[in-house]
Amino acid sequence: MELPKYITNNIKLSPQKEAELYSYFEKLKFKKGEFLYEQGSVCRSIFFIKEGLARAFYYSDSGKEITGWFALENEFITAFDSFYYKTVTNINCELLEDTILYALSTADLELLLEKDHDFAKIAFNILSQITMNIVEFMGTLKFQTAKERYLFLTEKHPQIPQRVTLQHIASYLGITRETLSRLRAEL
Amino acid sequence: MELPKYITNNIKLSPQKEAELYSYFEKLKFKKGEFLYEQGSVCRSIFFIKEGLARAFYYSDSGKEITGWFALENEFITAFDSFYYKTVTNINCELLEDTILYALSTADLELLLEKDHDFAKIAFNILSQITMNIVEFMGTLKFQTAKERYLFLTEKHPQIPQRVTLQHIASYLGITRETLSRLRAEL
DNA sequence: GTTGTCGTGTGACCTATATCAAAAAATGAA
DNA sequence: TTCATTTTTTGATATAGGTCACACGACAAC
Repeated sequence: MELPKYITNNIKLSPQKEAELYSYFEKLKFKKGEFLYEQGSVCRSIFFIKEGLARAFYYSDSGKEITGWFALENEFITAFDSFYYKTVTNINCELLEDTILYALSTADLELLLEKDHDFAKIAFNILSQITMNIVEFMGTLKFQTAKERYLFLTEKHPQIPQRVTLQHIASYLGITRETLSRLRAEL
Repeated sequence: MELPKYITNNIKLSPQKEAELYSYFEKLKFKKGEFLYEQGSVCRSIFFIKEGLARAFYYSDSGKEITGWFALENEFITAFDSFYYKTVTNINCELLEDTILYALSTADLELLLEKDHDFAKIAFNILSQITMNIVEFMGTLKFQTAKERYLFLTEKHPQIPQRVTLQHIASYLGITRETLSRLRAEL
């Protein structure tokens, strides 16, 4: 495997250390429709997507699926509070395509943090990216019209409307599929 | 100063190191209404609130204030993407009460990360808390009725409705003050 | 082929919430 | 205290978007 440069930036690892770092990541393959973690369980890994696409969502009180964010190639995804505190999550993470990813378990992250100063810095960078992805998707969601939010998404993440069904996009935007359908008809 | 135990958990620092750690934090006092950072500038610090209350918000295209999240005592707040990448932010952070806080600059955080393994672990814990605060406030905002969202907020963060004006709560919930006022009249 | 499933589109109707406007209440300064 | 400013409430009306119901097209399985 290879972590993107934004993670190892400024941190020079000897070949042995690099090999050791990568040995903590487990390569996994999933089929479209499978889950990385589900509500009611503890999310025990951080996932780095090599190929494919994941969606994090939860159910509202009224039972509707609400998509919180997506993660694409070269991005990390996890239920961070669950991962960190080892508590039960209420988030589900579904793969929307056949996906290849690298998983880093809580235990191994803790090892990385403890074992070596450079590894701890890398752990910090990984968490930075997770935070960034969440902040990114959170932005500009409230208080605009549905059309504005849709246009913002297509502009900022053009890949997503191409690879994700309209239902999931609608649930991310906080509107119904019907409204999204009508809204697209107007464009 | 003293950082909360959730930050220094499991990390034993000698008194000298602890003193060194705290020397990186600068104690600052702000008056109600002042800003920690503003859109169009780079956010150059992580702020740890000792006493007081801050609100992070941005302006929608139509010029409305949209509150993203709040930070109370013993919590951290920053515009993380701006802080980390040293880019211009579009977020404003306003103090809603007279506030005493400790600021850690980007440069000093980088120093902490580099200088010492234990300090790097502490930096990781700080970032964990920032992430947690954001994730926390993001949850359960889409696709519920305004009343459900308000009740969720009052239950999860009862301090906030007590200390924050209705306008700011409304802008956090993504509704107008009028709607929030009517909704409260019904309860 | 036929059938089933899944994603999307369209129509009719309804309700939650926005908007505009203006009156009360609360807060703070002189 | 009094006056000015800010915040909250209330009312009347308009609208974005929800709900329900059903039709259409694309695939996959048989």
